[in-house]
Amino acid sequence: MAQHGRSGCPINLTLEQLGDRWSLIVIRDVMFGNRRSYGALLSSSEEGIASNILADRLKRLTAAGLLSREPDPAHRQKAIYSLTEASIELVPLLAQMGAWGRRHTRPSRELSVRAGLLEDGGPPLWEAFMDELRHLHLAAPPPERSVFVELQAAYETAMAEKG
Amino acid sequence: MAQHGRSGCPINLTLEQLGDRWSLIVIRDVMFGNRRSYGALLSSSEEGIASNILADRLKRLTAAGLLSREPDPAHRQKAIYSLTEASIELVPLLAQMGAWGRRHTRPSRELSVRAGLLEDGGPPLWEAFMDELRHLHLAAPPPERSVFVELQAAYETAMAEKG
DNA sequence: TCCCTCCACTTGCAATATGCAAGCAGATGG
DNA sequence: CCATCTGCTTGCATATTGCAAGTGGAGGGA
Repeated sequence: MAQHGRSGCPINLTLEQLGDRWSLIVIRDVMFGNRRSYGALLSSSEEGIASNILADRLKRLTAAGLLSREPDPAHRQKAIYSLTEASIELVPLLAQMGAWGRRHTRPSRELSVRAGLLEDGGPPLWEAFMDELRHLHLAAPPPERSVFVELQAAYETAMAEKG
Repeated sequence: MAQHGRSGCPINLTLEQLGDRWSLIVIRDVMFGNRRSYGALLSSSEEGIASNILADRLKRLTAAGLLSREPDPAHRQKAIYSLTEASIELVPLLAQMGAWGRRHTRPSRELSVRAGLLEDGGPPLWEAFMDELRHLHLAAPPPERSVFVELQAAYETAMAEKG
């Protein structure tokens, strides 16, 4: 039964965890940008997240089990954030968000290249990407195919074409 | 190019339109509950949306092209809200949200039955459902199969079993 | 050891969004 | 003609967001 929220509907419960303007942006940057620390997330933020909002979201997402946090051995005051299985399984959701946004908003061409690849690749590509994320974030064995590199290369090509 | 928002990323642009706690709840109720008027949305709201928030979201979603609004011929002061092609194409996104919520939150059993059917049916079922929504909301020809009735029947069976 | 810089994160405060309760005006129906 | 209903607004308290500045501990060079 639903414990504390507004209702026990799974769509509602997902919205209660992720339905704000920043949570999924943070997860997107960890996932697709491989930004793993507070500083990396703050300074390279395309959308310009405020520092207090970022700190708050890192706490909330960690508490909710969507990120894990461990100290950086090289830098005592730094922490490394990783995706968890729960957030890795957001890949299909983010892919659908990208696909919808590509069709029904006016995205910039460079930034929609990755979304296009993810959409065209469909569930098999998503699975391969999720396996790779399990390797990068959960110490699973490395996958044969690096979707991450493919996505990044496509993005950089598009950026170069743009000039 | 991105016009006014935070960035041209399609995921971000989707979040700017739908990334709040209520917009997708309203769309969900119109879509799966076939609630087409202000009153129906307000009174049967599982989550108890406040009347001012509902009024605001109906305006914003209509302005954004995710709902259309036309006067009810039978009831002069009443309006009928319909999905648009853009919001009908949110079906895969909502299906993924339901699927994720089913796995990673604690939904009530009755309310997750529909999400389970949608997940199991996959893209072919989503397409059939979207065709049906086009019939119900956009005056497209009726489909052969009524996914709507199947989902509703499953939900009601689950409710009856619950007692 | 001293000091300077860097960096993860806080704090203060104004602006905006949310939630609740009550209100209102036009329509409906007897 | 009047009571009621209904779609929607208003007022106001509280929560969330956004911006700018600050803090405090580590790192690192002299």
